Amino acid sequence: MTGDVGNRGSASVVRITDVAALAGVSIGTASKALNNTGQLRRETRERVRDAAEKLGFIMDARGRALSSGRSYTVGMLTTDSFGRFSIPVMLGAEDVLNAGQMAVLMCDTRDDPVREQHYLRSLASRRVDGVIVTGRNTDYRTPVDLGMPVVYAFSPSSDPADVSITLDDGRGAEMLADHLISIGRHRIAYVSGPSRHAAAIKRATAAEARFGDRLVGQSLYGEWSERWGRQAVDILVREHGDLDGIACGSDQIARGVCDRLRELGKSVPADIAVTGFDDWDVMAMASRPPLTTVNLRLEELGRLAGRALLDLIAGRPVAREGLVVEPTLVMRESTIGG
Amino acid sequence: MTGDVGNRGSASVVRITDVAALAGVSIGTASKALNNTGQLRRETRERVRDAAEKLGFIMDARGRALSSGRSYTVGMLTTDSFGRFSIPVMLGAEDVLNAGQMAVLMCDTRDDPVREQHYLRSLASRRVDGVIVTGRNTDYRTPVDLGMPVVYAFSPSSDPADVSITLDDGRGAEMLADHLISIGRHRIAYVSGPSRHAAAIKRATAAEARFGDRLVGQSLYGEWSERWGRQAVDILVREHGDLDGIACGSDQIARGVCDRLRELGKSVPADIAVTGFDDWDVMAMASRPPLTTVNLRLEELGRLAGRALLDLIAGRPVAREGLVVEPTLVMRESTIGG
DNA sequence: GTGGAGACGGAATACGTTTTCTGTTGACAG
DNA sequence: CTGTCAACAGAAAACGTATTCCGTCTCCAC
Repeated sequence: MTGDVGNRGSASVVRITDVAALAGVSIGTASKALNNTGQLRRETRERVRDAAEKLGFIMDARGRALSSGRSYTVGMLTTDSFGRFSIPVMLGAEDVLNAGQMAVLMCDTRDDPVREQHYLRSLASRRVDGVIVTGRNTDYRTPVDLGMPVVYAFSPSSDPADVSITLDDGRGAEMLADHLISIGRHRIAYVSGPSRHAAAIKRATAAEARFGDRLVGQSLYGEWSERWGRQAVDILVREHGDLDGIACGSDQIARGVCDRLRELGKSVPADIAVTGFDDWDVMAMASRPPLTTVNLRLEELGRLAGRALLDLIAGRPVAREGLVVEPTLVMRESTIGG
Repeated sequence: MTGDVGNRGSASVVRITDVAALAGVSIGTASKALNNTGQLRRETRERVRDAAEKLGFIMDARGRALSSGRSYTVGMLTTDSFGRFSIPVMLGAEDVLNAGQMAVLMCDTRDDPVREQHYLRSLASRRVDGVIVTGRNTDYRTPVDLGMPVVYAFSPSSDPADVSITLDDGRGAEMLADHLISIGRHRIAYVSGPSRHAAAIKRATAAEARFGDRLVGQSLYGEWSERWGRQAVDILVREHGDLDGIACGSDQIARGVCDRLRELGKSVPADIAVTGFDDWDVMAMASRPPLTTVNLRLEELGRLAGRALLDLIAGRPVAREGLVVEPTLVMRESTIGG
């Protein structure tokens, strides 16, 4: 080793040795002063801090990690290529992790087991303090196996012993159903996403239960698309001419529903009230009329996950259940429009 | 230090010492064997590798970073909260960085200078090997000041001495203009985004130049929204009844344009051909009809940025100019539909 | 003046690698 | 049989910090 390989650039980097020298103390004392540990006179602490400030000292996280056994780094593992759902989750998590001085390593597996394995190895090698796992949907996923704290966000682990933060699809559907009922609708249809998604089924069944005999026909399962929303409307108006409400499994579907209804000369919400799900701005706000929907509060979910992970890392006890985020109802013109 | 603080979990972590012992060599030799460096007999190398394999050895990146002066980590700094444009860029960059054994620290500044400063400090502290900076739009941004390699992607640095990978808005607009002309349109309007965005102006002026006297009236500046697309159509049909083409500054605008044209009974593309910009699937594919548009190849841009950064880190020479990604024309039914 | 208790700061060690430098071995030519 | 050289492997220093003892110093009560 040439001795300055680690110091890129011309100016030599400031080390704690330099700070200690300037402050006239040993490096041990300097370390304590900078980390607020040990027993030091107030005056000494300040002297060291001033020295660090003056020299522009930035602690080398590598040395610290090696010595303290903490890397102050966590991994964020997603199967979702940073998709629509995982991004808010990650932002929320990043928020609180950052406040906890944690850096976040991004690991996008793209649903490829090989890539996932690769990333897990990389995280293990870097001795991260913990990992947040998130994904594309709310189906259970197989747990990752690492000897360190892991929190699952959005996509829960199939092992109940793991810490998983989930959202309450059913509760969201109930809110929307109650809302439709409260505005006096009593001939309501439900247009769902694909039946292979757990979320689609949870939402549909929760809504059905709430609608009771106000439900018209059976829930229609299709796909998460505007096209399917339009198709569903054609089916519904043919079979149930007296509809006055359509609850949809997603905002995308709802937007398609609104478009088709308008084309058929039906007024939303005067003739038929429509609800979405997800509060995806691109759909919910751009729809004509804008959609009454349910906001999943994914950022809050991410924040909860981040806090849980910090607790786990600090060795504080963390609840294994009840970690559920309650969605909120967002009312817009598709149900209460004038 | 208690001696096992660094070893979370019950089972003690395998160190290179253990590998060396099992292979019957010194740790120096083991290191060389595992890193393919130094002069070792083939047989020795394999013996060490087998030992590592058998013990499930995962190299501690902290020690390696400290010793080698390379952290094998880069920062990805975005002002964009992982928005529509920065995500593909980041995915592309992550792709090639990962292939280069680099881990990626995500830093979302949310356009807040304080947060940016915080992140830069964190990255400096972690002694990352380099940084990729990206952002919300293609306007120039003030360079970050670190003593390490930096590559700007999508949002170029205002300092021409920096390495910036950009895209060619003008070229994309020309492609679309040429396409409209090639299918025989000669009364064409241009509906742009807000004039405060550099990209909006570049696209509009490039298209105007190409259209020549085929351009109808002046380019209309508004906002990046479907609503504006619909409004623009109302203006255009009132003032120029004989239009046969509308080029739009974004897919969102184009989708609004298509919607409104359909409502007015105009056929797309039979009566009026429409083009978008960006190839944002949610808009371009969901539009009726699907949009002919320009794909910016943001992932490719990200890959270029990643490669440039790897070159910079390795000390290889990197071009300061000409780092421009050429977009591609995507033809769909809004111009060539049957 | 003596003993003891805190308060404080320093020396030393540990963390897990990489890399340089040096030494050993064996082969081979003269 | 000697000298030279290449191939190989090991010892040791270095990277920058945290933390654990200890030793010293000050202060105070008796």
